[in-house]
Amino acid sequence: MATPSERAAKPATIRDVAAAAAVSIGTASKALNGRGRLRDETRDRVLAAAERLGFRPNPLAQGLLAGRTYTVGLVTGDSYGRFSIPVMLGAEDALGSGQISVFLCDTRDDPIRERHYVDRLLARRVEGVIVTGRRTEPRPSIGRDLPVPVVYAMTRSADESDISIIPDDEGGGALATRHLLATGRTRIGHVTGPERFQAARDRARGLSTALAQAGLEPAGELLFGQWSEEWGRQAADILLHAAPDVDAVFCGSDQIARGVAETLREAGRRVPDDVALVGFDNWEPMALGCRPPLTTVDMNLGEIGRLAARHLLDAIAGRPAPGGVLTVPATLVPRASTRRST
Amino acid sequence: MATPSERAAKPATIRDVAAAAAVSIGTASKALNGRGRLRDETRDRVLAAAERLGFRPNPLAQGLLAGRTYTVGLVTGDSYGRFSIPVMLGAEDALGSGQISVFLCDTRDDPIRERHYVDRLLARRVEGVIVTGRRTEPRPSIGRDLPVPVVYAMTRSADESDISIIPDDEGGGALATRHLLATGRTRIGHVTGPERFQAARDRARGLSTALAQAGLEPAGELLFGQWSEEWGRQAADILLHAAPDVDAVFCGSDQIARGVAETLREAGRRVPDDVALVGFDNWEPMALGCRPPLTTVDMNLGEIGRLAARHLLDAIAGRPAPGGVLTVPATLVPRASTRRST
DNA sequence: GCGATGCGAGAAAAGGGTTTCCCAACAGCT
DNA sequence: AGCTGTTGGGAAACCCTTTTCTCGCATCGC
Repeated sequence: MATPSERAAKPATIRDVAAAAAVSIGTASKALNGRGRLRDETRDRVLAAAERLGFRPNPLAQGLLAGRTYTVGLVTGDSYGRFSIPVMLGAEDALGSGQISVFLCDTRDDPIRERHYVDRLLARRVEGVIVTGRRTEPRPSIGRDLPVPVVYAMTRSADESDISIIPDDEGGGALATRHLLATGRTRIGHVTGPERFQAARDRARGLSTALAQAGLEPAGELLFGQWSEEWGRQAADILLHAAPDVDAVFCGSDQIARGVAETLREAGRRVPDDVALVGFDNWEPMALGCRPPLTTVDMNLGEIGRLAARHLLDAIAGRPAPGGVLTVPATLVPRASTRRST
Repeated sequence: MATPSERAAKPATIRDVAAAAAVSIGTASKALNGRGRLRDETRDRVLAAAERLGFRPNPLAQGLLAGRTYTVGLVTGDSYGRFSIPVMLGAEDALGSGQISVFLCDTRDDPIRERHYVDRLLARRVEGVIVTGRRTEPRPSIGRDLPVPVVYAMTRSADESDISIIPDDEGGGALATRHLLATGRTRIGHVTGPERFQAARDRARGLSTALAQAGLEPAGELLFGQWSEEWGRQAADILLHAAPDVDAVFCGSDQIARGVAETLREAGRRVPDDVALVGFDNWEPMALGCRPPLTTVDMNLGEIGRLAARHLLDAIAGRPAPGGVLTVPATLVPRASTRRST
């Protein structure tokens, strides 16, 4: 049974390397970092010793001296992770290639835990913080005079001087709508989540604007409700009564779209022949499992994370961007649910 | 708006505290850590100064001296995150309460990136590593003579001497089956994922064993196929022809179960009155969106993560567990799809 | 042959905190 | 008064690495 001390056969330090190469510590450091002037023979000797001992500089010591840690904190409240995970991975990707490591913190949407974690991150001297969430609704700032820069991704700080990066919901709504128009649909209904969500309002606005530009109006009322399949099923019923001639439905989420698809099928309307369907989120298991597979709007969550990371890196490097909300364009993912019937 | 230089107002060091309290650095340290003997008045004075200056010990400096970093690495290859995220959050939860911070690494299932990240983690002197995955299939060990302990969670090392923590698929299968038996079903079919997956085989074995104990056999063949809804739809057709008197179906995933539910409904079989249905995963958006809401088996992914974290903490503390595979019991989540008809 | 130059390498400090060791002062005892 | 014991606090070493400063020595030019 390996005790920690056996197992953790103390990593070699620069002292060990220096001793093995019969030089001073300072010289070893210079050889390893290519600083100063050294005889080639000396340098090679040190490098060989380092190689042999498997030497890796201790980043704690380096950071201590440089006053940097090359770490950032990633604070998420999204225990389910459906939206924030792609954002987190995008951020991790962008930061990781910059040799920055990421501390993960899950606040479970609890402000107390959040405060606690932010404190701990600051104690660890992270150089920046990214905050992600499950919704893009404005949330309280984690603090306006933190000693390090903060970027909000896939969530939005209520403080206008913070930097927030969110998907372009309005643009996504317009994108979906123009796609439906391009396939010849003109009587387009809308079923979406609760009106209290800005994302729902923005997507609806994208639809209305794009329709207005084509001289059209939505078919039936805009149906705000829940983000669930069940609401999709109910709303489709409502829509079929209010606007029986509807030939397309733009839905505020893929889950809603699945519910709508089910009711449409049971009402004898064929998708896409009679009614075309567009979802939102490009949540693949949902969108691909739908019958037929669902055309949907992809928010490019990974790109949101990457952009947030780049902004954070800039701010860390002393080039802070002005505060405000930045949006990342959405992308349309065409599938069978809007195929032209020919 | 704070400029970077204003913003990075050098955190207070113990020197500052000592100066403010008019004591030596050593005394300040003792006061802050409750070591040594100090007059109450002195201790209070130091604490007050620390409070006033917002002093937080620099963990780099502490770690440097103690030879510890209080960090672990979390390596995941599951870019989608559906399974590994709950595991990660469970692990983060257990580690976080132990004051250990977690470095997140996404390998995108690429062995090169994985190697790279493990190297970087070791360079950062993490005290342990947790590896998570999207599937519980055996995977290559990340290395058997790493200087720190490693625990695999929701994935399984091909090296038997590593510690792997995975869900109890067989027990989960048995649990689902006994639940169906308890509601009076006796002709139980099975639709699941590809046979090459050990998880699929184990779940099927759980079913077969539980049925055998009741003196029963599965209805029709065990239908191995894909993890998709589409396969669920196809397989339900097959099953209805092969065993028209089937009165329950246990499915290897919630997605499959949804496909099965759809075909059953279209074939005029009522769920749960004519045919009861059990899924696997307790993937809530899928299970709750199903009509009717799906009874399913929850693998307790968070618990897998927490258990992995506890094992890792034990190993770090010098109490390594023997290598091998540990399973976490699954839980049945009863919903309408198996409600007794009465 | 002598000063100037440059090369190569070591010594030392810095960075922030903990811990051990040591010392001064004071109280209590005979 | 002198000795012992206790208490409170300071000095310094240590962790590991980087960087600056210094210095010995050899070479070069004059």
